[in-house]
Amino acid sequence: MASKTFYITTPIYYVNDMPHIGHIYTTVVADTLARYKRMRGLDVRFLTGTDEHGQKMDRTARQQGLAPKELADRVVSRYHELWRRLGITHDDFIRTTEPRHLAGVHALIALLQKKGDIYKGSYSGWYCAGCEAFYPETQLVEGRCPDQGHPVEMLEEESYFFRLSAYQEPLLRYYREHPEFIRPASRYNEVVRFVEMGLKDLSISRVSLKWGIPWPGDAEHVVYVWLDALANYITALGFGSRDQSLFGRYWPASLHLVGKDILRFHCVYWPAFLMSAGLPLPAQVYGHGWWLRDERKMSKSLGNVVRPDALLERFGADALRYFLLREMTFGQDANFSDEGFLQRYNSDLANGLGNASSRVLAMARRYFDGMTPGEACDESVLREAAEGAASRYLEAMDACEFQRALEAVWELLTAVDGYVNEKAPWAIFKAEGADSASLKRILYNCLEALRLTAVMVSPVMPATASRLLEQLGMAGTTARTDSLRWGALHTGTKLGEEGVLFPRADIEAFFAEVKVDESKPVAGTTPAPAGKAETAQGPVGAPAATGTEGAEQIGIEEFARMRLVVGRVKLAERVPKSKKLVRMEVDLGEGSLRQVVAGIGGQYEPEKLVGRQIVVVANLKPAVLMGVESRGMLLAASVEGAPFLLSVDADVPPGTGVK
RNA sequence: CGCGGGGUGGAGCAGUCCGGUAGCUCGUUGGGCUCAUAACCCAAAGGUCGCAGGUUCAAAUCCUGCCCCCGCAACCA
Repeated sequence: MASKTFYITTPIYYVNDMPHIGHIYTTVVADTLARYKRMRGLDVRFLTGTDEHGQKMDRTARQQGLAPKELADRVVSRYHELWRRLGITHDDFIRTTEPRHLAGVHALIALLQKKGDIYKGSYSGWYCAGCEAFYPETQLVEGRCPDQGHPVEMLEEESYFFRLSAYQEPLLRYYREHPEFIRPASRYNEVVRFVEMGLKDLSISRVSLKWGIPWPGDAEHVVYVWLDALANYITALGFGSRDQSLFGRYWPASLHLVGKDILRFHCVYWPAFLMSAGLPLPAQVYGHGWWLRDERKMSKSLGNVVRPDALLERFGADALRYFLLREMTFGQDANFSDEGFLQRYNSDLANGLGNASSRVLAMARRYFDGMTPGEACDESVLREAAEGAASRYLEAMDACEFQRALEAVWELLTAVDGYVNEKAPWAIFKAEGADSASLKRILYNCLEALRLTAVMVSPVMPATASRLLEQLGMAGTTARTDSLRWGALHTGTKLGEEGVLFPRADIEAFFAEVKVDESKPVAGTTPAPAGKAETAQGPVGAPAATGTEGAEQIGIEEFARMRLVVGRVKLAERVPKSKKLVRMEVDLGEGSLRQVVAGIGGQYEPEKLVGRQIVVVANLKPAVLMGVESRGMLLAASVEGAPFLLSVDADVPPGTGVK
């Protein structure tokens, strides 16, 4: 009964946006580990969920004319649907808007208060609503937040603080004593360095927003989103409720799986909260890498976010799960491309696993009348190969090296293919008929190797594994680690129905089809139907679906406040040492020239700009870029970050208004 | 001295922590097989492991310096 437990979590995802490949990746990895640990016989608890509070959520909802909870409900249903399609086996799904979560957060805060780690102070600083974070003056980038370039506002507000500074030494000591706490090792160093640079007390409440968990006993305040969010890992276990059984059984967590961008919250803030509360710390936080698109970070503003609906629809959950785990070295960044997916699909799944099982099963069906051979076979090179593969597989899986684990499995498949070619069972059948003892042995070995393959592959490709087991005449078998022992194939039983596991993909047809699909809008509830996987290859890229429908509407008066005028570039030169800044002097018909700085040096040579007519926002607040003052902004269309200047159809006098 | 990631056959990547024949997938060439999903098997060609020093019997791997690329920030008003 008291078997070892394994509690694994994904981050809770912010429901401001639809799920994308990053969410899918983390969740698929967690699911694979959960399935694997179950296969090893552990008592597994697997948690995922959603983060639904915060200003960004509030704003997005309002823009769409919804209550925040309504928006959350919609997005959450998409998550449920997606996780169902992907075969995610989470035991619980927590939402931060649930009563149980609120109760748990309050209970946690009570412990922090009891410890004396919370005090009331006031916080003033530049607040970025987009990031939901304050930034010190020095970090601001010309009035915008350094993270995403969102606008910031100066806020001074009363706030509850957590004495994070008191935990600097305890945290460092903990890291030293538990080097396995942060993985991979390179991230360990990163976190340690960050903490060594000094920790300041953390503001953990806000009065500036309403959409959140109310501060216990002080209705003016709302709990800071990160404290709110991180607590989910224990509130989902019933922490703070009457029933502590789950909490007692599964806490501390075995593994918090997170993306590298939120490592700090999980390795610094969260353990500090737990220490303060007197609760045990999770065993490990693993910060995995990011999926890049065309070697660049994915972001909504670049319009290159991958939402692999097309791949999922056409090739199924298992193929996608396999690709995600096989393609990325766990912990590192990797590039996502449809071409890469299709290549792996064809070579590993169709030609590899699919074809190998197909050829073996076809022979067994034909030679033995749809039955497995009547007797097991203990001795063969395949047995050695299978046992070697199994032990390497287990070792790699235990170390979260999925890539290596799958490689071991595929080595076994290659061995099967080689074995079949070498033994040429078809020749034996012709010469000796179906009664040949060696023919039976050979096919037994192949089928048994396939059975082991199915077991090993099952945490990653559960549906495929059970189909394969069924074809092998072992329908309904539960994959367990001990079924990795050679010789468990049922002898003399009926093989299952014949069926193609992975039909070969026609790559050209896929791209032709996907291109057609792209013209259709993506069904969704977000305002901007961010384009799905971009495969169009036009010279300037496909015009991204910018989704104007959802944007907030403004009145003409508001537009009229902008003074847009035509100007002529009189002088243009690069700002020294800058990468793409160009300093221009522009004639706006004002008598004197206007100095304008713009980040267009990547696309435009300054010399070619001189004499051009451009459109400028003339009444924009001046800003200093790289030490050079800019007194206006020129207008340009932006395609994946690359600017294309606006100009007028015919020469007009400088200073001509634009409306 | 901003933070981080990376530079390994034509392409994409592993290997680097714990030095010891440089491996995988795709592609190319030649051969084999016909059980299988135009698949599979064998063989070959193709690599100064970014550069330069150092440690060592031995360096892709450890140390030092440098160069280049990418993300974020510095600079996209």
